[in-house]
Amino acid sequence: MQKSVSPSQDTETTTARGRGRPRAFDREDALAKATHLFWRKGYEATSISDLTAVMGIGSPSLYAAFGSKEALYMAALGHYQARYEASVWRRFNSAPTAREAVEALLTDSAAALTGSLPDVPNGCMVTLSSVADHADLAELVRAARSVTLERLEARLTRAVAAGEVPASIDIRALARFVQTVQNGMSILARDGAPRVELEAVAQMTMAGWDSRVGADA
Amino acid sequence: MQKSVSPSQDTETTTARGRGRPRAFDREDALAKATHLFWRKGYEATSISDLTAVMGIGSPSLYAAFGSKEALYMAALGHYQARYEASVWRRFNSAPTAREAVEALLTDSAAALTGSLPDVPNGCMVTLSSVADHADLAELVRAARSVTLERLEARLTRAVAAGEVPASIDIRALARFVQTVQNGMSILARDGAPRVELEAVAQMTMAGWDSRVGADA
DNA sequence: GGATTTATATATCGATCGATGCAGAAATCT
DNA sequence: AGATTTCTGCATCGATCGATATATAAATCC
Repeated sequence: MQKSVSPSQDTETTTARGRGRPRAFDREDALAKATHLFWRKGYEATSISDLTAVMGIGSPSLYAAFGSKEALYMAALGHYQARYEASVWRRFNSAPTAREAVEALLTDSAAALTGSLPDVPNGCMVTLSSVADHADLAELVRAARSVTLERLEARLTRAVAAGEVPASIDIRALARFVQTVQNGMSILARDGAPRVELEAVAQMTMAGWDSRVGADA
Repeated sequence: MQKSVSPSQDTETTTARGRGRPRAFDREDALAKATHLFWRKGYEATSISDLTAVMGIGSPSLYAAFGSKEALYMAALGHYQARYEASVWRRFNSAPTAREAVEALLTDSAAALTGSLPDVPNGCMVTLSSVADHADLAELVRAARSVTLERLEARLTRAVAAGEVPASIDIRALARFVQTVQNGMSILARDGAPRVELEAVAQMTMAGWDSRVGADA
């Protein structure tokens, strides 16, 4: 099912020493610019002309380097996950308790979603992407979205094993709840809600943590 | 700034007795079908061909009846709000306490977003719409989204006045929190989360209500 | 019934969509 | 050096985009 095994096609991670004329642009840099454009405008609304304009290359170069618009979007998603999404999970992964992990996830999400870095669009590229009528992209994006739920469930399961959270708690529902809050923050961020308001949402979420985790519901 | 004052143009609410050849299709029915398509596919991804196909009319009829693709989308948004969105606020508006109002809103949203009615797409058309590069549509949609926040703030303000909620509570933040949960549920619904899971999210949200409203944060 | 008005059906408009063909330029190989 | 390989710039492909011109059909007005 792989696309190709030929050299210097498809993804080409390293700078692969080739034989012919060297590429005149930096692939990672061009991919970063394409990622930002897809992030801001979405898949459908972003045209090849838009992409070549911001990437500073011609369309034949784009197709030679990335294959197609869909393949470029997939590469952009990968770039996004590696470059931006990972930072949101750092403190989550190292937090000693599930409670602190969730609080870190939501707080760091609030910062990341509201453009704490310059030139970064608001909201999550994965959460807000709409690729409904491109089956393969839709599946990829949905898979990316499900990772959040899986990580939350895994962390909460650990917390139950550690005695932090009682076994009577519905892990799945609690993970869904946190995922829902994070998803909702993306929409607020896209609409221009400031960082402090998203952080307040994170605090509101955590303010109810004990009664949720303590109760039987 | 109004488009036109001529008879039988633009929106034409009632069935206005005209002079010439009568319209061969039902305007409301065609609008309902267009609404469902926009709802499922989004603005950009829906073409005039797609629309005329499901509406069962030719493109000249579409333009004569609705003006343009943008105008049709605006009409579809209006149809959506009148036909679907209103039902989600019914119990909210009649609930005796803010707590019951919010619980009703989230519970009824869970049902509405997961297609409790047949032929209805999952998720909220307003929340999930992406019309980034059509300034006028973007403004309209954002305004529609802000209504939720306003209603929540108004209801919570009333609750403070009634003594249900202490005045020390940050009304704005609490309203943002509820809005965030509702927004997030739309994304879960679009990805196929079943109704019971959204209802569990609503329960999780309400499970923390007392400690949120009781605390000072 | 004739004039007027409005809607429909067919065909198509210019613009843009995603994607390539081709010739020349710039590198490595022998 | 010449042969080979790869990338770039220009032009353009067929398809589809949103939107209309034109001619005919179906209603009311007089």
